[in-house]
Amino acid sequence: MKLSKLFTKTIKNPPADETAKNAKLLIQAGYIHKEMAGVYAYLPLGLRVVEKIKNIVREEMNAIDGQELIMTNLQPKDLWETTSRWDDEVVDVWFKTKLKDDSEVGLAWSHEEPIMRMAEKYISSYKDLPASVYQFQTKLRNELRAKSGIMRGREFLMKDMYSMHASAEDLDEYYEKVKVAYQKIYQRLGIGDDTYVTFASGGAFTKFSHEFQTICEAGEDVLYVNREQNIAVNEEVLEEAIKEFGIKRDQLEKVKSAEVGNIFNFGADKSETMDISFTDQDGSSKPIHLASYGIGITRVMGVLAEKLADEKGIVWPENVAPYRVVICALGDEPEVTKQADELYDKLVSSKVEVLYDDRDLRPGQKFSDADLLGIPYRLVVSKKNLDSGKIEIKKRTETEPKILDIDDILEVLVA
RNA sequence: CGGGGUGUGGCGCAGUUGGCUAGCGCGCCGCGUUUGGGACGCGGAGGUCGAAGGUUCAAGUCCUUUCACCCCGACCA
Repeated sequence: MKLSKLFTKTIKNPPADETAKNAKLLIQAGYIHKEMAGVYAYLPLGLRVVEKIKNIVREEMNAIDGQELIMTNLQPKDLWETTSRWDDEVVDVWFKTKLKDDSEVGLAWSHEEPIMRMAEKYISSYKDLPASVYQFQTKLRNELRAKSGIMRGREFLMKDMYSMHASAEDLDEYYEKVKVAYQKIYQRLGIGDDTYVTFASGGAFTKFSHEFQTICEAGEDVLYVNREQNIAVNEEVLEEAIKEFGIKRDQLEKVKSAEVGNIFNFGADKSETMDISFTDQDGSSKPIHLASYGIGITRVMGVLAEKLADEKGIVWPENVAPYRVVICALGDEPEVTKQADELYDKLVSSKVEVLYDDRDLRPGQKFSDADLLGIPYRLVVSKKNLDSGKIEIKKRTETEPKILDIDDILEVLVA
């Protein structure tokens, strides 16, 4: 992609109507556009990041036999009445609207009830279990107050997976597999070392749920962690957890964190409430055991932007960066342009995702933008290095560039 | 939803106790000179000052209502 052709451009001043670092940076660099409070558009660069994150999640879900599907954003009232969750008193984040015939529909804030209705249709025998399905879907939640940029919006992209099992034991076994898969995901996203499985409140169905919390100053949660023992407890259940698990409080460090994933074991409750069952081996009718597993895709993107940024801008992990490398061509001498063009063509044909800053700008502006955008590698083509035939390469996370042959650069970038 | 703050070209801002054609920086368009960390000259375009109503000879500035955005709290499967 040539920067001169990119739909977006960077802006020199961050927007005044944002305080959250993630939103300031992402807007300034042209990754997202704020449509209204808590509602953001994902621009060409931003969409590439979203897709990178989705693909990592997708690979790990597929690896544990998750099957991708996509549910609907419009949801019928009667479905949610089966669990008494249509009522605004019970669920206060509903967006609701009406069809032309005046019947009410809800806009998806969760897909737990819809997945169970589908289970009713496709799960009738123990032979149909276990089953695990997931989707990437836009969730709409009428939050009283949106905040923290894309970390807590009214419209956001979420991966939600649901697993259904014939027994509690089978569910537990799968639940542990998902935990491991999640840890792999956060590792690949570059925040593995600061992400903890934590005990959190379990809501209506279970005493504790498990949250995946990433240490992050901008987060909304407070965590008590023991890094050596890899224990983390959400503040909201600290006292209970200490009692229940015999954790020593003075060995816990208090940190701020952001929830990047949440998994729930519903047990058989949902199935019983909705009166959905399957026929077991012995011919008896039994409820389906259900668990749900969520990852806020756009929230994770916000956490990455927020947590890994430095004073110059975003610093994307290599696995999620919209492009792997940016070429800065300095000056407009024909030889420089020629070498930069050739380098660009070579990288493109080697399947390296490359941004080419071919704009007629001064070096400082190109460097600043390369930093702001957070592209992992920067190549500089200028008359300075022209004669040697070598190219300058610098990582976003380092300050000193290296001068390498084109072949060596390709080796670094294609890897 | 309670409390606090802010709305002036695309972005960031200034605008005295109401007073004349509403300014500045960036960005944008044209021409030229520039090119290793956000250059410069010359010439341009772009704003019913969030909206509605009111006070006044006169409103960006005062009053009322309203909308939007941000922060704190509450809330958060």
